[in-house]
Amino acid sequence: MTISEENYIKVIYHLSLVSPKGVNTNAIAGMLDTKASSVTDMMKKLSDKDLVSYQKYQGVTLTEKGLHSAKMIVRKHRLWEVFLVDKLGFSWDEVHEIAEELEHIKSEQLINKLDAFLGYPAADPHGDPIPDAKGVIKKIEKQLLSEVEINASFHCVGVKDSSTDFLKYLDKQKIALGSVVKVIDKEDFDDTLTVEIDGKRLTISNKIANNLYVQ
Amino acid sequence: MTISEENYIKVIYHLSLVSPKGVNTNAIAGMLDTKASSVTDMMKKLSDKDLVSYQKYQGVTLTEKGLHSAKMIVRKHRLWEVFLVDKLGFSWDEVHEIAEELEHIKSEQLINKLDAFLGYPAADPHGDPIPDAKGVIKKIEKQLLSEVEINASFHCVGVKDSSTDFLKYLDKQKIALGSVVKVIDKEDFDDTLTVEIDGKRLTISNKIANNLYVQ
DNA sequence: TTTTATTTTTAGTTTTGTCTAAATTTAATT
DNA sequence: AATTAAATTTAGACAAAACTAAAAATAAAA
Ligand SMILES: [Mn+2]
Ligand SMILES: [Mn+2]
Ligand SMILES: [Mn+2]
Ligand SMILES: [Mn+2]
Repeated sequence: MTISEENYIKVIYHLSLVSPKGVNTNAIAGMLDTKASSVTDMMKKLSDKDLVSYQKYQGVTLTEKGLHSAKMIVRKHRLWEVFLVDKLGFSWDEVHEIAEELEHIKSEQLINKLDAFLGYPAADPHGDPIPDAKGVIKKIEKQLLSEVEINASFHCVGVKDSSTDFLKYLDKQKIALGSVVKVIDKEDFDDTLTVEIDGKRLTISNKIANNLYVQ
Repeated sequence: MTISEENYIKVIYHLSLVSPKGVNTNAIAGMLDTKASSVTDMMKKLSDKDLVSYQKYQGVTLTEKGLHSAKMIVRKHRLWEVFLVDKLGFSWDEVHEIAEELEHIKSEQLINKLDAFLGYPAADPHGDPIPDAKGVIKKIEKQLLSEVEINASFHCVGVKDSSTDFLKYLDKQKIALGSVVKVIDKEDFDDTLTVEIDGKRLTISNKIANNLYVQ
């Protein structure tokens, strides 16, 4: 499998979680910053290799084989992110790009040894679960902060949007995974929240609350 | 710079250490397991990018810029090898292939943080020196075991040949970097050595002694 | 110094992954 | 149901990196 093929498979995997019936050509092109015609070409190749099932105009889904490959790439991506943050001291907004390259290093032994070295982490620095060596993903129980009842206490377990901008906003507000959050009040008009994070009171827009997972 | 370009630059660097006047097309082809005609094509491209100076039929040398790039690739290769051995527990004969891929990950910050994490090692698992962030290589004093006087004590500091076969032979004989070696006797006929390694007596062919560096 | 052998380069293809522009299919609107 | 719009695919082209076969240059041998 080439790096390009792996990038396609991974994108199809992520899009499948949202649209399991089939992923559109255009959606894939958008994620990979390429053109729809290039996607069509690649779908034929991946279909020949039995990694996706594809009928033209109908979108694609991953085959068993493709799904497993995708999970292994995601596993590598997330384990490398843990390494970069926990061992090398990168901050959580700096690691995605580098992991995007590291995820393509081809050695099962490497990734399993890395997993052990890191202490078999369950989640990456953004709270996303790490598939085990067999591809099994332990689902992490979580709710969006925007959908949680008032006056209960939670702690942050992940982010939905892991863009640099959002992560840096969270850093600025001293919100990190593990922070304790209590929703004090919700504004009816625009769903703005008043919250207490690690004891400190804060006002948070719905857009923020909608991208923060708590448990 | 593409992965392929980087592999060429690195090979030219290694060959330059032996033939500094200019590296042949065929030698490069041999190292990269490709054809001479492919090398010629690539030399034109690298020359256009001012990484090598090339006149046809006359061989190539690295430019200032090419030399620096080469050292950075070697730096990455060797640091990753240290990581694989020291942190992940790979043995020294397993790491070359994986480092061959890892050396192409493009992030200066990554490699400098890795360097710090590893404690700024001076040499890789095979005793080869690691260029610093500026490309400076501290030369390691060393002699081949085959060229050392009799009855003096040394310790192993590196291997010339780092093929799996040779490294596994050394493992079998319990010879590692750091081992204390004393040459007891040298056979006139074929230069076979009788040595004491960490106190244990051993007979060693000239081919072996010719690939083991001591200090 | 010719002749022969070796090395290196050129010319012409191939494969992978991309692109643009045009054609086709499906979806959405009148 | 017919028309328009949007999404998708085809056709044809290109750049990167490789190959084979043939030509040219250099080195070695007679
Ligand atoms: Mn990637
Ligand atoms: Mn992540
Ligand atoms: Mn390499
Ligand atoms: Mn090495």
